Amino acid sequence: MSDVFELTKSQRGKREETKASNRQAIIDAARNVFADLGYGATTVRDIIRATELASGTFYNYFKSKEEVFQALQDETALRVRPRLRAERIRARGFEEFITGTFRSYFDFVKNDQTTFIAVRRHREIPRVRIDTPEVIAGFDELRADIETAIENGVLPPADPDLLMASMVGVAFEVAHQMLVRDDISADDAAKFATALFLGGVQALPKKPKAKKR
Amino acid sequence: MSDVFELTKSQRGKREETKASNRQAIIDAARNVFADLGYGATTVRDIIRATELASGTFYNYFKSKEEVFQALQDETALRVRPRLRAERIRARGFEEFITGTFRSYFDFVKNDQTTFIAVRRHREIPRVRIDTPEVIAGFDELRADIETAIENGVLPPADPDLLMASMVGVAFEVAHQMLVRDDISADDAAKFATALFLGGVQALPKKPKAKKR
DNA sequence: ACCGATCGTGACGGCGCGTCAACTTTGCCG
DNA sequence: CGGCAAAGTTGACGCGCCGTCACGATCGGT
Repeated sequence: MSDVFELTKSQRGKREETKASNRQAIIDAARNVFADLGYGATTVRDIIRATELASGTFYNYFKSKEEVFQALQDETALRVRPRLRAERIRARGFEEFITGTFRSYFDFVKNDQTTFIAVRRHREIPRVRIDTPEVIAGFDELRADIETAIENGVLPPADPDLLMASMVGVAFEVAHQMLVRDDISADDAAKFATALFLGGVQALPKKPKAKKR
Repeated sequence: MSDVFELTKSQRGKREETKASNRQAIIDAARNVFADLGYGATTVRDIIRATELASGTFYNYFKSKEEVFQALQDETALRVRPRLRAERIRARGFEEFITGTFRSYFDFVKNDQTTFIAVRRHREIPRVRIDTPEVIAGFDELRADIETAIENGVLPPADPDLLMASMVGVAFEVAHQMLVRDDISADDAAKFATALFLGGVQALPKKPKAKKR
């Protein structure tokens, strides 16, 4: 009896209602501006100007551009996560585990605006701008070598850009793990990445050191 | 006879000398500041303050923080490139091609300050900050599923963090290629990434569409 | 020794950031 | 209803960074 009036929080007065609406207005404005200008180039004022609120109000809801972006990601993660999870649970072996995960993720990238923004942001810093002459030359060399290898039949006739992208992606992420953890040597990292490309998941080496649980 | 006095440009007077020295001073200062504060957090003024030059002078050499960073990368690329290239040329098959490339790259990450800065910068935006509750939860789920699979013998006893990092790296980079090029469908991307993880390079699918020249 | 060209200097206008004191709206209770 | 405290909104403000530019110093050639 005592909780008869326990309504959903979101509907208990004009106060809460306005707060929810303002918050959503900021998030929606941010999504558009990010999609338009890219993450790096947008300023907090850009987002504010895309709403009808005063500058001070923004800071009642978020502390920074980064925080709005995180709210965006959270919103989307709630939709993406169950989908990815479902694929993994449905999987009867690791083939389906991996297939399902990649397939549903790439679907999201194609169709969801926020996921698109996240990917673009991930790359807008590293690639769009780092492409300085010598670095470009390095990538060009690698690409040329890959194409030669394909022509000679040493590599299968895969898409060279996708192969390069994969190598770069693995190199950066594994390198980052190496920097974050102190129990991974350059040798461990190299062995891991090499095994993945030569034989796939089945060929991966055992975890180097025992780790406390 | 006319070109007897063609000395190396770098030694033809105090003017050039000062210019080269200023430029190098800025680059060196920037490397230290980047390593100290991280790329995102350093301002142009931070770099200037780490030199003995006036603020205006900086802009006689570089247009922005990004441009100094590129100069840093260029400097390093000149050292890294030949090493990586040598590994690929020495290779007699694609196994050595891939092994040599990864090995020498990870060596650089471990030992070279600028390469370290580049990796840190690559990740400081996406991971350090995106880790918002829902996104973390998603990664945690994936990690837990991977560990379960390993315990059940479905996956080999590899390092789960490195495996996750690889999947994330490939997913992001391939997704980016998909967004940049219009001839890669979500299906192509999924097939490529899946094949890589299941069977390594040898299992990669043929390039989907014919490409000019 | 002189002069033109080149480069260093730091003050300045512009702008985005985050804050805060004043003001408005809402919820509540007599 | 009316009045009041709490909660929320507003925009002007101080701060620091950015990139520029007019001025002065320095260098190289004659």
